[in-house]
Amino acid sequence: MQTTTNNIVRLGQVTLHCAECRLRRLCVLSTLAQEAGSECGLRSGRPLGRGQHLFRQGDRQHALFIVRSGSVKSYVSTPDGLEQVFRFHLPGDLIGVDALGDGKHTSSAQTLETTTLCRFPVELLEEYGRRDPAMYAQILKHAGREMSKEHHRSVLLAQRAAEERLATFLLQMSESYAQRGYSAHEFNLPMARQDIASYLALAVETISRLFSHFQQANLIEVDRRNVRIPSIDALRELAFAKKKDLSVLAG
Amino acid sequence: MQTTTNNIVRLGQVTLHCAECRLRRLCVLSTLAQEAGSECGLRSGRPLGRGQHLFRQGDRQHALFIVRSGSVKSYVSTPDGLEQVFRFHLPGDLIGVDALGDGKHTSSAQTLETTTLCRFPVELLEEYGRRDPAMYAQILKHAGREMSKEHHRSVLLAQRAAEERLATFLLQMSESYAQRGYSAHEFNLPMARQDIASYLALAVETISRLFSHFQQANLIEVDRRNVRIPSIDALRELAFAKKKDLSVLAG
DNA sequence: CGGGCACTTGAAGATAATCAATGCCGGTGG
DNA sequence: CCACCGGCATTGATTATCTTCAAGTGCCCG
Repeated sequence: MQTTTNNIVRLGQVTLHCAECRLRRLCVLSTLAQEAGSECGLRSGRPLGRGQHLFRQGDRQHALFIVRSGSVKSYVSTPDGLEQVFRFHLPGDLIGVDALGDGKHTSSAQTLETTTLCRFPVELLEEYGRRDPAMYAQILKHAGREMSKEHHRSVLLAQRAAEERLATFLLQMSESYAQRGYSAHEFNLPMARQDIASYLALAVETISRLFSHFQQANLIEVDRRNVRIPSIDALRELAFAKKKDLSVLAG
Repeated sequence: MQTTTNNIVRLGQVTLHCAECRLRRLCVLSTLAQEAGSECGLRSGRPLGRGQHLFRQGDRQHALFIVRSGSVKSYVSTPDGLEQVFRFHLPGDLIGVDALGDGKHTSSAQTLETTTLCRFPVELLEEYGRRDPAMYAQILKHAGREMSKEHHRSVLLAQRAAEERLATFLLQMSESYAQRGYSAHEFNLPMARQDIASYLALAVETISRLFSHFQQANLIEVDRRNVRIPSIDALRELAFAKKKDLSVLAG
């Protein structure tokens, strides 16, 4: 039921009922699906292996995706072959809104680990949209939030020092997991150091060093991709320290 | 017809026909207006003086705006009072899409010079949207393009050196003016150095220095905010120089 | 004419990048 | 089962770029 062409994956035909979905509270499409009727047309495919692409920059858009389990990174490729990660997606997150309208993906989406997805074909979106314009409002709302998040990241890159960026990133992850019912204090980062570096616009080495420094300062405990944060508040203080005394790290 | 409250401006009631508008080709809303009927409901207000706010971060959204003449900057404010410019708007540009859905502005918009605007009340949008969902598709398309632009800027900030950023910025401006029928080789920058600095995530001093360097290298001629670009190609080469030999600037 | 603001320029300093080498883990094959 | 390989990650030393601090200029507007 799952075909892979040139490393691009088309999901299968397993019909899925949003009403039963554990992610209902978080999932944008469950609202859409409700409006579209109980037989919502969302489809879940077999798990995708790590490193698979949902779509690539330049591809024609076929669907919106929701992460059911696992995680995905979104990135844009530069002419000289580098990649710039701008978002990590966790379960419940909607992927692909930025391609609506143009019908062409302007970014790529790749799984960070084994991942299952819901798939919402764009034809259905249009069909339901004609019946109920409120659905568009829903999507638009999501697009607006995405924009807002991008602006926040923009501020992070433009005005915060490396330490503040990484601290902020860790807090974001912590909060994301907390929202999903997992521990805010201990979690596994699904992405490589290189992905974090790209996301925060820093060198990999800098990320590595900062992890070590944070650990030495007892702000976190790191073992490979496992992170423990004893005091969220302590980390938060560092995240907004803007020019403050960071001597705590020097020792 | 124009009331100013706490430096926030509400435009007047002058009805405007998009069919006659010089910006029709560029203007997103003219399409919307066509779909909504010839009496489009767009309204143009008296010119706004320099430094006026269309809206501020946190404000409830009342309308979308289109720049008719003049220019506007969009920025987000950080908790510590700094501002981060993320977009400059020229005639024909649509402002305020990111607030749709939530109904609250997550950024501020401020004129850079005397500016006239068209105003499209959100109630009308909803009304027309119910009649014709295609309008939503139009807006969504715009939102998608905005996202894409933000990603490009993100790459610029994350992966390009100061010189490349400023060169890219100048090229963007040049192209913008060209699209609007003005000279691509000579134009007046409507924004302050500080705004450029914020937009490119650099210090004002760096911008100033780079302008001087560019001038010394005969890449541009600058006098205050007037810029002349003898060879667009030469500038383009610098914009994508990524680690190339910049000795041309050293002399 | 005077004040203030935007801009420019210089010198010093800091932060993060780059270069280079090594360590660790997981997987694969002998 | 062990050894080796490759990718990912860490760590150190050096360097470069850009920021910061400081001072000065010129222009616009009252």
